[in-house]
Amino acid sequence: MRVVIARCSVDYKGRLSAHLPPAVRLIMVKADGCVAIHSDGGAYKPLNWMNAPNRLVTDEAAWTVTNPKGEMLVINIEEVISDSAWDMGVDPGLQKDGVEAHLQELLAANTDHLSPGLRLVRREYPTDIGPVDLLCRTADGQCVAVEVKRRGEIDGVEQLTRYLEFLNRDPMLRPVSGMFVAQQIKPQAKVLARDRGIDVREVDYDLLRGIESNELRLF
Amino acid sequence: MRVVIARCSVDYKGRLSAHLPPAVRLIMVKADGCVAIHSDGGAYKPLNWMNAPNRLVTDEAAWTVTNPKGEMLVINIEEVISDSAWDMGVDPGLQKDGVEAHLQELLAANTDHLSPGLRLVRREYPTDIGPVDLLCRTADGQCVAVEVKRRGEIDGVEQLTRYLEFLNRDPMLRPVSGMFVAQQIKPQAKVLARDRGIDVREVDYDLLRGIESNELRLF
DNA sequence: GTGTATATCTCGGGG
DNA sequence: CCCCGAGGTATACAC
Repeated sequence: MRVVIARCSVDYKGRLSAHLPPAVRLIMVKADGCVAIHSDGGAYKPLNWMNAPNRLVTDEAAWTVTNPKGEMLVINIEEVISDSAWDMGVDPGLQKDGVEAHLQELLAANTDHLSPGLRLVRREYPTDIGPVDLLCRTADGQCVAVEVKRRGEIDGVEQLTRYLEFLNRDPMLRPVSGMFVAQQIKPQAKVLARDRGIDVREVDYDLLRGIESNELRLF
Repeated sequence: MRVVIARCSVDYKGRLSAHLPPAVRLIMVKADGCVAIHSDGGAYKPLNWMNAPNRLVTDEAAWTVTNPKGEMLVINIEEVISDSAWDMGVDPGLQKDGVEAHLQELLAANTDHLSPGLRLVRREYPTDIGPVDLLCRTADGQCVAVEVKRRGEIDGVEQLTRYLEFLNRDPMLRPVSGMFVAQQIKPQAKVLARDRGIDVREVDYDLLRGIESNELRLF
């Protein structure tokens, strides 16, 4: 990784046009070729950047970065204050716990927790418009499409509504009802879901994980 | 801005849990207090971070960053390879051209370009569920809700559909038809829009800007 | 503060 | 490659 501190101005032309007046900034060039220009504030997002894959030409006065999509980033270097590089090796990467996929896994293994007698037909059940998180059937054979979110917002209700629209065109499944499941569901999402006859359910991730580990302990 | 190159491991606990095994990384601390841990690859997004406002306690062996939401980031420093700081001053900030707001402005001033005789009633027309980009009327008084996007995708169609649902409850406006406008519209968004009787229109930002400047030149 | 929409979103997975 | 969905999305803006 190369890190340059320099007084510079920047122009980007691509998906939009953007201009940065001259100031002292940090320019980061990573091993994969991506370039980012950071100011001393404003969270982690750089002011300007160009992702890999790209081509970087570093002239004395200007760096030009172009990518295959025809976007261009020009960094006009007025004064270099510092210029260093380090070999960092390959990063082992981030390990995450608690994302939607884990919640979906837990719920798939414990559909009973959503509604007594509910059993799983398939995870990621495909429709023409995208995969439904969980397709289930009640004890008496009624189909239920379950959309799982970490946080339930209005978009998730729209998504489930689209799936239901398509699932209900299938005579083998029809009628399909919907269930919207999340750790927390915003009031407006609840209103919209209920307005559309979609069942709403808030679940506790830690509690579910507890159930899971208890069941494992029984073996 | 302080930049530290160090071998470190990182743990985050907050909205989810995440762990980073030891490796050499760049740790950036900005003037606003935000902390970001970068690997040597993977675009501009850091592996881990903590935005301002937060509290950073730097011990010899570990940095602990906590924020008011109860999230915590712990950086275990195994070896410091470099540690520098620069005063960059306040950044003049990025100037953008070509974002959705500009496209909306141009279209608001040139509704005729969308459909001959179409005239603007109001930009950002409020509904109970959010503001409609442009509310217009045709020459014969028919209401048209226009949703403007830079890139037209399925979410935008859903958004416009929600607006239309609410607008059509208003006897003063009913019946309201929809128009989905973008520089580029994805095939699936077109299909969904047409399926719902929404008019679809692709426009050229540069061309519109040209029309605008020509009109200005006439004065 | 919540709610809603935008973003050069980024990033990863599947066809 | 594109399409689609998730994100510790972040960020701005209106109510």
